Amino acid sequence: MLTAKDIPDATVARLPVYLRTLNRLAEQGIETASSGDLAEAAGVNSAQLRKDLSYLGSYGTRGVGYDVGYLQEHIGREVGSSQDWPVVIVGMGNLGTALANYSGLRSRGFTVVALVDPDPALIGRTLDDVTITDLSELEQTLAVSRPRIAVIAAPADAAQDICDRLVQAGVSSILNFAASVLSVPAGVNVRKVDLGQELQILAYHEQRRKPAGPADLLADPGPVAALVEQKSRLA
Amino acid sequence: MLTAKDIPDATVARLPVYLRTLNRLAEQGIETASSGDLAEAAGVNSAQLRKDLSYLGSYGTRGVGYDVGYLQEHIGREVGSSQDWPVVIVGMGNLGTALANYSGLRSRGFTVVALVDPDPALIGRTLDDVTITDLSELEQTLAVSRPRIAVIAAPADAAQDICDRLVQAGVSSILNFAASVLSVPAGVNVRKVDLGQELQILAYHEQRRKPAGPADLLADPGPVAALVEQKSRLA
DNA sequence: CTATGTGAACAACTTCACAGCC
DNA sequence: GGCTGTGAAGTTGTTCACATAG
Repeated sequence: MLTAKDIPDATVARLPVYLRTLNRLAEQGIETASSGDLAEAAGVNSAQLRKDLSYLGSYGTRGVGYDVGYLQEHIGREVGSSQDWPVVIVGMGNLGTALANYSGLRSRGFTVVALVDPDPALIGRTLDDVTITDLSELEQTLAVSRPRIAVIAAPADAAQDICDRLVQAGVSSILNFAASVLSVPAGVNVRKVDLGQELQILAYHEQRRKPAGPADLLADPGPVAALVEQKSRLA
Repeated sequence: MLTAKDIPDATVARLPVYLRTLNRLAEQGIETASSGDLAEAAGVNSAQLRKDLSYLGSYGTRGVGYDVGYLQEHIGREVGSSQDWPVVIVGMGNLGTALANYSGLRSRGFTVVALVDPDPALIGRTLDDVTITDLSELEQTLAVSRPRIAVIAAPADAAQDICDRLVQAGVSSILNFAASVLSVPAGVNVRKVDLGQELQILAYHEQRRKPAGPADLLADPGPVAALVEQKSRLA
């Protein structure tokens, strides 16, 4: 293959972070940045950033650093934000609505092409030029726009059925906000985001703190803002 | 320390999944389950599940399996869902509202004690007995309920300032939905959820697919539902 | 003389495979 | 006989440290 070098999953998961960081620097008119600069802005170790970028090829200049615009362009292409990805959102409760309105989608190369919900009170409403259609007509809706990426923002008990139908309709990447494990055919990619789970992980660590005085952190201002323990996702 | 055995981060990240799985089995009246059963329901390898559980101690019976109720109880305690965690949500747009309404919070031991937003149109409104207060009065609001866990569902450019004030007010665990890297003092735990990032990771893989015929997945029904590639979070 | 790119050491996590117990 | 619990092997990811290029 021409492009598929085989970038580690962990690196792939960080590319969007780098891309956003570069976008921000570019907005500020910064044209060159060293691995140290970039790493700090992205919240990672500089050796890690260099190694990650090295998987994409050699795009830096020794003794100087990286060209922001060039790198931006290149990671963008790698991540696929050079092309436009149609996306369907299933479930238009508060969460689905929040996602549909999220400007970060458009700016990163995603276009919402379909909104689906079973609630008659919602069907027919329009959000940003996209009309909410009936879940029972999912297949017909997708036949038009043929998105390969779907977001499930529906209750857990409906998620598997929706997932099956999405896959049947040609969707091969799913972002699942429902609190359930989806089973899918090989070749379909699923990522799960579960708010309750995230909070429970925080609660676990919260519980393990040294049971010091009550106003612990207030009492000790600490060693000033340090980038620590920023946990993000694994691919 | 008495309890702090030091469970690997990767394991901690899976405990909530196991807990939910156990809850589901318990609801179905199932009282005993083998590591194989549990692993399948949770979408992980059975050896992994056994190793994970072994960090908590020996709670299974050889030749039999695990007692669902007992394990449920035990993981619950470990994860901290035996106690009630007060939580503040900052930012009451669609996303903040979705989170505030999410029933999964209450059921997993979290209570929303404060809702904060700078928009005068929202201040004073009530959601589920909690009144939205002005962001400018954040400190006073938190002085009453003193939550240690906060959710930031605000725009990226406001996130760092909000974060600083939360930490100052005694918050030590933050779930950040804003698309920005937060810098915090040592000892404060941050987890980030970024929808755009998740989609970009999916798009990356989507782009790398073998450029076969267009209706690829429709043409080939594939080797039937197999639990594959379910990516979840790293601690 | 500075900052990249990378082999090699290190650390974390996963899976295997089987001894040990019920 | 069946299933847990766990050392050991295997895999993946991170960090170090330095040769190398500009």
